Amino acid sequence: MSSRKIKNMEEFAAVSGISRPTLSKFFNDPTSVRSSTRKRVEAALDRYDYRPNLYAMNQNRRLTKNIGVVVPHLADPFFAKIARTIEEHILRQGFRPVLLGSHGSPEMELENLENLRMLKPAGVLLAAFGRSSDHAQIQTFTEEVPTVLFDANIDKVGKAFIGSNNEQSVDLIVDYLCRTGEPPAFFEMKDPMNPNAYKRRAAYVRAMERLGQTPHLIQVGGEGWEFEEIGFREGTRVIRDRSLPSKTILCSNDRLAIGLLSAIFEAGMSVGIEAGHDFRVAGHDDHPFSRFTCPRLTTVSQDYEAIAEKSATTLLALIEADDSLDSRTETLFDGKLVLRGSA
Amino acid sequence: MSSRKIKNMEEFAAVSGISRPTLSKFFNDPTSVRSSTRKRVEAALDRYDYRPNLYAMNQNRRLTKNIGVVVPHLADPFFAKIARTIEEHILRQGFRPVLLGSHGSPEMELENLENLRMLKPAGVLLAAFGRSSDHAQIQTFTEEVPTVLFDANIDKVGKAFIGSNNEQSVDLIVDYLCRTGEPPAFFEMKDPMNPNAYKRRAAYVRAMERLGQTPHLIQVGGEGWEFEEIGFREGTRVIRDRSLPSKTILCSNDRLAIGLLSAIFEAGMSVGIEAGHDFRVAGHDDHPFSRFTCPRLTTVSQDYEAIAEKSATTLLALIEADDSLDSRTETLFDGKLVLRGSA
DNA sequence: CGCAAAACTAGACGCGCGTAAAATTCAAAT
DNA sequence: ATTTGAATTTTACGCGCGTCTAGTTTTGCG
Repeated sequence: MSSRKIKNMEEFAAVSGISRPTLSKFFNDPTSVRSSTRKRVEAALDRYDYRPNLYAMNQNRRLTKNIGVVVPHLADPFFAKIARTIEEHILRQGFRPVLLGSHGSPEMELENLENLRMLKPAGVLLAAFGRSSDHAQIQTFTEEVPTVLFDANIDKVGKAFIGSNNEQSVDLIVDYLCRTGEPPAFFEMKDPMNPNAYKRRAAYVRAMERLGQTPHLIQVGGEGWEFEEIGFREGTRVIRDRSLPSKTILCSNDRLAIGLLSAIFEAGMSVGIEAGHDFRVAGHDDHPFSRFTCPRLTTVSQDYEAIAEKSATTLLALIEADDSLDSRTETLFDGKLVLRGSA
Repeated sequence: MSSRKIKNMEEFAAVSGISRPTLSKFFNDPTSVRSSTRKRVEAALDRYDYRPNLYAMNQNRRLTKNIGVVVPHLADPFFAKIARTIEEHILRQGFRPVLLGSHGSPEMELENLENLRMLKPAGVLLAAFGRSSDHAQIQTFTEEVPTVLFDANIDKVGKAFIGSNNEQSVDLIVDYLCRTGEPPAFFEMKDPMNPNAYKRRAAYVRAMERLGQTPHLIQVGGEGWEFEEIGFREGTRVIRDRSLPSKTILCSNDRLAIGLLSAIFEAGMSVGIEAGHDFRVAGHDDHPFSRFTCPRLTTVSQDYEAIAEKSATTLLALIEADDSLDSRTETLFDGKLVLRGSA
């Protein structure tokens, strides 16, 4: 394809017969030039091997085509998947996603935002830690660069929030569990980092009360993001102590449930919806691995495709509208029951 | 900390009383200036709010401080973990890691390399697909930018390879399985993307023959990176067909094993090392999730900490040595037996 | 104390591209 | 054919920093 190396835009202008300012416009946004000249540029582009210098391009531009995507933990397949879907949408719109994971550390979250600032991004999609995040710092950041929050909401921060409707989804699963057997106890971390956990706790309590049942919270200790480990360790403990208030256990998220399932199995007990089992266990999120637990995990899905798409389109619209949105919007997607063998 | 916003290096030179060329040197490499002036710069740095413009810095530099890290699939916790460890090492050496996942697509792998080229990275750490990668393209890439391969080797490509010693690790687990019960059959994909899979297959056959046993390969169909799904689906099939040549099954990797465990459970059969179980199942890699399967998965660990560290240090040494390594090195780390309940 | 080497300063140029202003060309519509 | 507004070209400057040269200061060391 390339007959010759072109070293800069000047030279490419010479060989393509198109003026440099026009080329500059083209590379900034191909639709901003007349379609006939666009054709000419593209024709020249596959005759000659030229790509504009990324650094020189971005130096004088107020905003780049970079879009930061910050998630709390890339090693969590849930975030990896949602990040991937977001990336696709961003790429399709001609922007460059920059993926940053905070490895479970709120300090690194701030570092990531700090580093992003140097990249002069057109916008940022942020799944914050929420509770343990430094709200003030994030607030100031979102005032300087257009930011859309997803997954974890922080009150009034950012131009929009996209997440899942915990109220609805917890209702759904509590309702199902109550309808089909003993009402569930709620297995969760005592001090979760994630605001969704608080929403779910509250939703569980309300749902139980609405159904005339007494809510039981099993609040276990543990720090960090090793949820499976916490579920396993604390699950082992509560089983040993026989302190479980119900044979039906709803976990605050699937990763805790995966650990709990393992703990129950190791304790020589069994999980399943059918009679004769010791426990029923349900989760929340439809985590990629929940399809392969033993038994397979009954859960309620988060519509992460929808969340990812809506997050991306919202941010891109925000950028398009030149950051001048009148009001902060919150979009919540409903979950769906995913019935498998565990409950 | 910041009493005033500084807009460029010129201005910072004025207020700090240090000449701009010296500042330039400092920001390029703080150890390249006299320690007394380094102190002065740092003192000024926390009196004034200044950070050099990333784009202007990199524009004229032949090589930047960026280091690309390319992995086949970020949603795989194994790669997420190893990438994270690599990132830490790179950051500690004052470089900027740029993490790119190829989402299971060799085409995106090439795109990622192409995009990396624009970033003028000082070096690249590449876990390639291997078999389905475009070897020629990757070859030319590695000739232009210092590249260290890890996890998946491609013959003679790159300046070094760091991975795990499949020969040794498979020996270890085959030996263990033969010693403690019925010799294992080998459960794997017919056409794996990953070169390690071929190494492990060959190692299994050799190990069995060395022990005077007949090797049995269970080669299942399936495309892509949804290994758990393939393990589950094909596992269900071979159980239904009663075509398993042994009650002991060694899986080519943990993710297949996770799917297989789920399939066996769903078929109403049981897995465990003790007498009375239908199967013994073992895996390979010590995948983060293998500690939480039911029963917990016996496997052989990859020393990913060591692989990550060695990969990073090798690349940094290569960069230091100005890309002038005499010979391509291959470093293999031994695996360790991880005995759990499944075999 | 003297001296050479090392580190610094001052000044200047270049990098590749964004972008503004004015002049020119083009495309579609009267 | 004429008009008209949009697209393009020409020209020119600016961005922030890398880096070169020449001259000056500091440092280490005998």
